[in-house]
Amino acid sequence: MKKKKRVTIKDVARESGLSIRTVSRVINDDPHVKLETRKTVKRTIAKLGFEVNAVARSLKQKKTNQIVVFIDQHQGMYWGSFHNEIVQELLRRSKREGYRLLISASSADSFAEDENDGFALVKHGLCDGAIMFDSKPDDKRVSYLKSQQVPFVIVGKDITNDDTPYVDLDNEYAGYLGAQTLYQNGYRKVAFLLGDESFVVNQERARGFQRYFEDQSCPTPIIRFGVSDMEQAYRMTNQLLTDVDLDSIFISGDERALGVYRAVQEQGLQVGSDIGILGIDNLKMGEYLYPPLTTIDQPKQAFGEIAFNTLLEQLKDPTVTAKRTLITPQVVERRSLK
Amino acid sequence: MKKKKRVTIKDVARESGLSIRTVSRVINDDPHVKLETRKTVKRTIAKLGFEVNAVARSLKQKKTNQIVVFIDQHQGMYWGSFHNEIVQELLRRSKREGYRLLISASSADSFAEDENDGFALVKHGLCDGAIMFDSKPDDKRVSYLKSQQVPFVIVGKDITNDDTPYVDLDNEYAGYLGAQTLYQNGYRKVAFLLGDESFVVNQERARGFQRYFEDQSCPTPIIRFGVSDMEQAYRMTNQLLTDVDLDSIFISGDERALGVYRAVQEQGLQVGSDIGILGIDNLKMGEYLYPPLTTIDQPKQAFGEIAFNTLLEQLKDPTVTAKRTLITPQVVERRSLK
DNA sequence: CTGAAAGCGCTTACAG
DNA sequence: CTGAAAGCGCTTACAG
Repeated sequence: MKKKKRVTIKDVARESGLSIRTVSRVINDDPHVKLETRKTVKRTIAKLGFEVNAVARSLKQKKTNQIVVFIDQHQGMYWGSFHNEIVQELLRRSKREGYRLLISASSADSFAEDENDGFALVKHGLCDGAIMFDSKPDDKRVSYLKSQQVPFVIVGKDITNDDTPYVDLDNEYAGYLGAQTLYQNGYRKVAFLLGDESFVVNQERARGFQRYFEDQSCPTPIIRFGVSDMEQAYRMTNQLLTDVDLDSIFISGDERALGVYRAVQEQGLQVGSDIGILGIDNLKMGEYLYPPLTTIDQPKQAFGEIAFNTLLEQLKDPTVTAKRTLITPQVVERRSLK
Repeated sequence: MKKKKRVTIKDVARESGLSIRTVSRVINDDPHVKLETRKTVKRTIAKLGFEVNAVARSLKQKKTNQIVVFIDQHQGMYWGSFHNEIVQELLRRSKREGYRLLISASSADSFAEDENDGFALVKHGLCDGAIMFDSKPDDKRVSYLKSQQVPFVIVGKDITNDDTPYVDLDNEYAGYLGAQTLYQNGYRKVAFLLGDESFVVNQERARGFQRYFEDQSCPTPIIRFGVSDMEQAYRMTNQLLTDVDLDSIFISGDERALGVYRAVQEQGLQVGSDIGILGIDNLKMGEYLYPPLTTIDQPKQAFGEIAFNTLLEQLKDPTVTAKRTLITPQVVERRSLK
C-alpha cells in the first residue's frame, strides 16, 4: 500500500474539461466565472476530493496566512495557565481575521544553530508574522525579526531596543501596588518572592515593591529571587517561616502560591488570619485555593487582544510604527489577606 | 521602507560564480563537492545571509519535516498540565529525530469547513504526520488521516476504528484501581466524579469503578459525570457533602481536585482524616495541595515516548501495521487518604 | 566534481 | 468570461 497520489489542480482541470486558470479562479472565489462553470468545477472538486496545496500557493503568493506563537521552555515550566488564557484569545481573533495560529517552542539561546527550533518557521518563510512570549534582553530572535522586517509583537517588555512593538503589564506598578495593598492592610513584615532575576519582569516588580516601602520610609523588606516554581516556593516559604518573623508573603505567580499555601498550612498556620498571601496573575486556580487567593490581575484577554491587533496592523501595513502598550494592573480581592 | 527582498539560491549562485545545482549540493551536505568550492559557497551564504526557503523545498520534496500536535479546545479547558508534560517529551524526541513540532488547535466538529482550524495543516500538505489529542468517537479527522494515508497516532483511544494506532492509559483498570484503593483503605461511602460522559475515557473509568464494587457485592456507589473543571468539582462536592453521607471522593483529574479540596475545607472538614480524596493524573500540582494528593499516575513521559515512536515507525515505513499500546496505571500514595 | 533543464502545484499579468 | 505561459525557489535525474 503506497501513499495515495495527491489530487492536483491539473486533475480537476482535466476532469472538468476546463483550464487550470479557471479552476484557480473558482478556488479563489474570483467573480469572473460563469455560474455554470463554477458549478461544474465545484462538483469536480468534491468528486475528486481536491484540496489546494498550501505549499505551492505560498510559494507563489509569498504569504502563508500563518502566525506563529513562540513560547520558551524556561526552567521546566514550559507553559503555564497564563500563556494558555492569552493563547485562547489569540486563537479567537486569528480565526476571525483569516490566519492560522501555530504554537511552537523556541528558545532565545539555541535558535541560531538549531534547525528544529520553532524559530526556523520564520527563517524559512513559513509564517507571515510572529508573537513572542518569554523574550529575553538581547534576544537574537528579535534582532532577526527586525532585520528581516517580519511583523511581530512581544508579549512582555523589550529593554534592548526602543523601536519594537510590545504589550506588557506595568510590572513596576504591579510591585508597587502589591506593597501598597499589603501595607494598607496592616502588614509590616513582608517577603516578596519572585522568579529568576535575569527576567526583566522580576526586576521591575522588585523595584516597584521596594519603592513603595521607601516612600513610607520603611526598612527594605525581604526580597527573594529564584523562586520559579511551586517546589521552590514551598521550600523558600518553609525556610522563611522558620528563620524570619513574617506576617505576609507576596508571591509573583499564582501557580507558585500553591507551594506557599502548603508550607504555611504545614506549619499549622492559617492563610489569611495568621499569614497574608498576595499573588500576581489572577488565574482560575487561585479561586479554588482555600481560602481563595487575593491577587493582582493580569488581564489575559486584553493582553491577547492588544497583542493580536498590534501584529495585525503591521501585517496590513508594514510601514506602521511600533506600538507599545502598558496595561495597568488591579487587585482582585478574595480572602487570603486578613 | 518596503520589505527586504529575500536572498535566494540564485543570488548565492551568481555571487559565488557557481551554478544553482552546486549551491544546492552544499546546502544539502552532498559529499560530491570539492572542499574549496564548498567553502566558497558557505562564505557567500554567510555574507548574503541566505536561508533556504522551506516552502519551495517542501513543494519539490513533498516532505515538510513537520509534525503537528492537535489539541482540542473542549469546554474552555484548552490545555492542561497533562498535555503539557506529554508535549515536553514529544518536543525532546522530535528534535532528536530532525522534526519540527508544531502545536495547533483543532476540533473534531469544525475542521471540515474551517480553513483556519489547525487541521488545514494536514489537508494542505503542511506536515508529514500528526499526533491527535482529544479525539472523539467518529472523529472525521481520523477518517481523513486514514483515507489520505497520512501517518498519525492518537493519544487516547479509538473505539470507532480497529486499525488506527494509539497510546492510552488502561482507563477501565484506572477506575477499578481507584475503587480498590479506596475500598481497601476502609472507605465505603464513595463518590466518583468525572468529566463529560461522551468521552470514552470517562465511560471506561466509570465502568471499571463500578465493576470493582460489583465484585465485592457492594451497592453501586455514586457516579457523577459532567464535572469537567475546578468550578464544577467545587459545586458538585458542596452539593454531595450536604445531600449525601460520604467518606471519600474519587476525582478524575488532579486539577479538578483543587475544587474538591476547597469545598471540603469550607465545610470545616479535613482532607484525609474526615474525607478521603483520590485523584487521577499525578500532576506536579497535586504534590503541593495540603495535604498532598494521593493519585493514580498517568506516566506522561511514557505517553510521549510511545506516541512519538509509534508515529516515527510509520514515517519511516508507511506499510507498518497500526500499533496500539495500553499503559497500566499505578497509585502514587501521598496523604489525602487516611 | 559540476551544470543545464525539467518540474513540484499553484497564481497572475497579459491576451483574447 | 476563459486560456496559454511564465514564474515562485527550490531539488533531482541525467549528462558530462
